[in-house]
Amino acid sequence: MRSWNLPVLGPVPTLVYVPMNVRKKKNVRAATLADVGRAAGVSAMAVSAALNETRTSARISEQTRAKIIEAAEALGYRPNVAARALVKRRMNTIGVSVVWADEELNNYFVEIFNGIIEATSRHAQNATVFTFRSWSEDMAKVCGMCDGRIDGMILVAPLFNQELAAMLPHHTPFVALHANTESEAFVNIESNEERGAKEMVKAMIAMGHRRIMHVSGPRGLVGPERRISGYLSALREAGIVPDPDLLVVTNFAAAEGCRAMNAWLSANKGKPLPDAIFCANDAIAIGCMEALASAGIRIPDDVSIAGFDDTIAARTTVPQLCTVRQPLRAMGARAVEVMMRRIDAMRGKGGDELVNSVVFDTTVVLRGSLSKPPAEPRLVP
Amino acid sequence: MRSWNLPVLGPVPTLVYVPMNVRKKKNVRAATLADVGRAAGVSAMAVSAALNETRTSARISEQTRAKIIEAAEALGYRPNVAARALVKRRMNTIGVSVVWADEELNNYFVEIFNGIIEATSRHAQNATVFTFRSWSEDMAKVCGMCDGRIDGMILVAPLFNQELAAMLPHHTPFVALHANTESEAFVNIESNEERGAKEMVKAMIAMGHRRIMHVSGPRGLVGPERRISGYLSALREAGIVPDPDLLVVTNFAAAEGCRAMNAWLSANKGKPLPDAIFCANDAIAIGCMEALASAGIRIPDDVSIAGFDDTIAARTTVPQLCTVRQPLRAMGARAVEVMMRRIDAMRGKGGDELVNSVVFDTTVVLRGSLSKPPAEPRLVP
DNA sequence: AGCGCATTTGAAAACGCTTTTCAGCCACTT
DNA sequence: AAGTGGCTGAAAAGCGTTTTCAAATGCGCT
Repeated sequence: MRSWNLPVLGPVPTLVYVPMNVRKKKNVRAATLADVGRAAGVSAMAVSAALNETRTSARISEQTRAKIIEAAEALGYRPNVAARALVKRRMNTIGVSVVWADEELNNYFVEIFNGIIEATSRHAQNATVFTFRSWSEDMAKVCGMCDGRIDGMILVAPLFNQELAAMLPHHTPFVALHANTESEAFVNIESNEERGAKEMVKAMIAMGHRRIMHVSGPRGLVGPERRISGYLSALREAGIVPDPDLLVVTNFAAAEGCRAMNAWLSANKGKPLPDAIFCANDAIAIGCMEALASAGIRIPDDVSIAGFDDTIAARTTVPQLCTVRQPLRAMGARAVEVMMRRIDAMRGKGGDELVNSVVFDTTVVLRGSLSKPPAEPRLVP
Repeated sequence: MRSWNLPVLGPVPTLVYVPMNVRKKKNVRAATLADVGRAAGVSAMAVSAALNETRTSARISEQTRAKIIEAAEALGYRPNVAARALVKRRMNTIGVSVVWADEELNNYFVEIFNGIIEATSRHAQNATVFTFRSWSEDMAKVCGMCDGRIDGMILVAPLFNQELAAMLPHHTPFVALHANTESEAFVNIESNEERGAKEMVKAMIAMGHRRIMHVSGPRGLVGPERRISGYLSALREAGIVPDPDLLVVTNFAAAEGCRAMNAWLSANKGKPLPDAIFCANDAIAIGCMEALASAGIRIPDDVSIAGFDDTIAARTTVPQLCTVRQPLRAMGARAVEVMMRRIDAMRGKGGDELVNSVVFDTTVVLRGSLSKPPAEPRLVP
């Protein structure tokens, strides 16, 4: 064993820079076009033309342009986005609205967000995320942020009623991703959830599972209902009579899933466990896994389990969570593409083949949490 | 077993609303103050005064105000944020910059973000997230987005060199959270990482571990160096000579951690495993757990492991990951508070007791992945 | 009737930028 | 020498708000 060369601490880059409290000077103002113009001995408009390479009418000689650019850099000039937006009527920014109430949504949203920023950076646009506690409470907030700040808004899993939808400003395009309401107020990007759920349950049945539990999200929302529908449809085709005791309703959160599963376990002591559990999303499934683990039930030896969404979290559980993959990333990217078309159309630039709805396909992802059922169903401890 | 009342599908709320393609009308423009004024038979300024309840000079009679409000609602008037910002020099928005390159950062960032939005909503501010691929490449983007769009910028885990820091606009306040460079260019919010690392390693030693491995993040960054420093300090105090073979360097991502651990395992076949592994963050630890599991090494029976950060992911592993908790949420919230003070100060409103740095405390969170070392160290298979 | 005062309202001037229009200049043609 | 046309850059007109200031109105008072 070599001896250690102490200290091993590597060099840490250090900056010497004008400290914050020194530049606390009050009323420091950013340089404007006029400032740059004054410094370069030209007018403000010449600066604008030079910096924007506007090819329309007024052209600036290379010599003047160089002078202007030098002055601009010396002054640290940066265009004021608000002023530019005011006159151009275009912010080059699209807003993303999402409810950030339960932390479990995060993984789902983060995946979508990845797609959104991929697409926005391709279009040289910015994405701005707006979060609030609930759609109903903060609807005014959504609307108040539209004008002059963003060119369009992507709503992630919005939940509206008639009254709220009427509040949407008419002059801003909206695109909804996984809308929880069947509305024509906005373009809808969705995935074939019913089919995904059906395929998953069919896969379970093909493996030999018969008593399949479904832990659903809140009833009445489009997503959960479609998943229930697919679940039932698969059972029906296999000639399995659905057992109402095996339909559990909870919310889209790990803590909720854990609670629901614990409640079910204590209400069914001594009865046989289901062969497999199909959860309405990954978060619920992870919560259930926690509850099962603390009850000493092994996955997948005693019971198989599957989720829905294929979030990152599904890959970090042990065993890894079998799930239904929605191409969230692609969906987020597509939302942006559709949005760009809408914006162009609204500005009178685009063609007229506008998309009103896009449906993505879902796929079953087999992972360790799903395997053959045990020979003898285990009883609830 | 009761029979199931089919169909179980619940009602899904439906909206009938003017479809997007109908309101595709080109050049629809939002109503302006002047429009409202025309409708109400008053001037635009009267509308502004009425709607803003400006108590300064011009007061509007209740009668006129009622008339104006009615007209504004009829026209669906909403103030144009850009125009308002232009004149008020205040966007009521703070930007949050984060590098969104590796997905592993997500859990870390999401936790901070929760704190940020908590604080911004308390201050009636908006938070806008800007993402980019790397600090060096997209620095211009950070800067270009400051002027007139946000009042201040929070940098999450920024990595700068001298040249890049010089690009920061002087008239916008910056607050850095976990800056990776020791700079005075911005206010620093950090946590006591060295102490956290030291306490964790001390906890391991107290449990009887002697051969403790550290899987570090990239050398040269402030965070990893501080964790190494704490690690070494704990070893030294316990009289343990650090073994250079037990210091592994990798990147902050699960995939990287997995790869690094696999590499170490295959390079050390037949030699004894360490008693415990202290990883520089949770993502690395999760990657290591994967590598160990696939090598048939059991946690914590064969080897104990711990992470750093206490992200959500640390709670969903089996066994749950022992980790060093940083109060990320509180840190995010504090960043906003500090920012608000800076903005007020810059506008000439605030007092002068400005904070330049805040250090939060870290705590060790004991969980299932850390227990006593095995009687006989296991050999690398 | 005339005056001062308080209360409402309107006019105009920013805010920083873009865009359109137009004048000046020079070289080149007729 | 006068006309033509291409370059270059200045002037001015907004974009939708807020803010400042002055004008208008109504009132009570002398």
